Amino acid sequence: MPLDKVRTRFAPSPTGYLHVGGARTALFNYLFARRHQGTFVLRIEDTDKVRNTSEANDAIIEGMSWLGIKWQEGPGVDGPYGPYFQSQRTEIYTHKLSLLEKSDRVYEDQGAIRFRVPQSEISFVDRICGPQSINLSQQGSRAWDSEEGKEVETNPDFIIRRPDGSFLFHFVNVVDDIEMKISHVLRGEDHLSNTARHIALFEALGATPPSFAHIPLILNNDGSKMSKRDAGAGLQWYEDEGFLPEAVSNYLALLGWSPKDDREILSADEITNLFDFNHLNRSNARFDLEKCRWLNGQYIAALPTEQFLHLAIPFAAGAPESAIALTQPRIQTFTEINQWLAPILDDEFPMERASLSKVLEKQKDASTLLSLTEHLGQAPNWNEEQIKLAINQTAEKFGVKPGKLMLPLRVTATGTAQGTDLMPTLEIIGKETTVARMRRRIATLFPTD
RNA sequence: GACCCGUUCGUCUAGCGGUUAGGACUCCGCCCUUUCACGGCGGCAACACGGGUUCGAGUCCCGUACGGGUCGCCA
Repeated sequence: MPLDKVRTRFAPSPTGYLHVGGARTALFNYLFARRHQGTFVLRIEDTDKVRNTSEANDAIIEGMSWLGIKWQEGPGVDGPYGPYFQSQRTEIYTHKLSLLEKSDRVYEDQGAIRFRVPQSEISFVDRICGPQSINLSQQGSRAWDSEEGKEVETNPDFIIRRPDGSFLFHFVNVVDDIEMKISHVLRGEDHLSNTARHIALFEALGATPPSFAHIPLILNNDGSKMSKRDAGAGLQWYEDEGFLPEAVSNYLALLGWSPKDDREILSADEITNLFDFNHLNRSNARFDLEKCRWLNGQYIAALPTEQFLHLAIPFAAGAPESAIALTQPRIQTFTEINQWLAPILDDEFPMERASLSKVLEKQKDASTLLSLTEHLGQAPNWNEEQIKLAINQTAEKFGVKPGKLMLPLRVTATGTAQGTDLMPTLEIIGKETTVARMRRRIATLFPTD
């Protein structure tokens, strides 16, 4: 049953790149709005002139676009409540501030303007964390000085405007949520402690607060807080590494949300249809890059060949399409293509130690392999059928099973025991090159023969 | 330090008073494959701890421990 006029928003500040936690928050807001035929708004909270960068702004917009998160209102998409950059909304904030001045909810302190917090208990029910109750005038009157390692007295009335006239997060965030008619606020749990302040502002401004839902955070694999340095913390990394946005989006959704059954590979539409608060978790999740890669591999394998090639070619400089196609069932990310391609394309690909010893376990001397090379060299046509024939003839001659020859053939022709499907691989390498490579590697393997 | 949130296999999770505690990633074994990969089958592996409540507790309550968050003229 659709809720009435659901409006959600993602409100990042352009101070760094878009990290996975933010991307997930955006995704959840987007999914929730779609689930209820609502509107998803992107609002850029660029009130901190010192820290904002246009690169960070671009990273947010590009990152969300790449992930497939579409906003119905926001940068580049006009709506009834714009502009959607807070730096362009000063008049609105000034007007709202005058309202608070009239009702004596604010006062000046050393050029800054402080909001008078209520003396009473502020209660609200978080859709994920449950009932909350806090008295700002008491709780906010003490702060922790981490350098001194002790508590210090502080003014619970928080500042909403700097002496230079610029406004601060709590105030602009609430004003915009009111003005943009936001109905549900889904954000990181790091904001749970801010919510009482926000509710106080909503009420001071005569507005009904929206529903709040604070989602648990994403941690590193070792449980530490995910920071900018960590690989995979920024969304751009996934695009660079050759992840598919659908897979990343799917993985992100699974962090803190679940369909409550055993499904894991779900389309955006499937997730949308199931997305609701009671499917959201309460505990922090650690980011598991291995599983994200696995999921990406699943998505890559499911791609139609045409589309796979289209996406893969930029990652495989100059390689023939036939060779690229062989990698599809093997890669988890597109950047892995080259390590599968190298044994096919590189005549000098060095034999791996492990592969080498596997051959020597099966072959006492060079005779069988030389004979195989001979048979291959005599093949009238270079195709799968003829290659198999050459293998079978050699096997018969030496009284061994054809299967026994596969690994030595693979290693001498490509240099590695783990590679792409052998017959098509040999076809791509070509007869002359295959034979030449085998001769050279056999000589290396059995130097005395 | 105060306040808040959390705690099921190593990781992501299902579970919502009675289950042989299920699935997935990783790892290992087997099968399939005349090779490799995919895939299939199987295995290892969890209810943080202590008290209650109850005929019965992973599930409810309290405490402890641990993890996370907040305490800015950042957002």
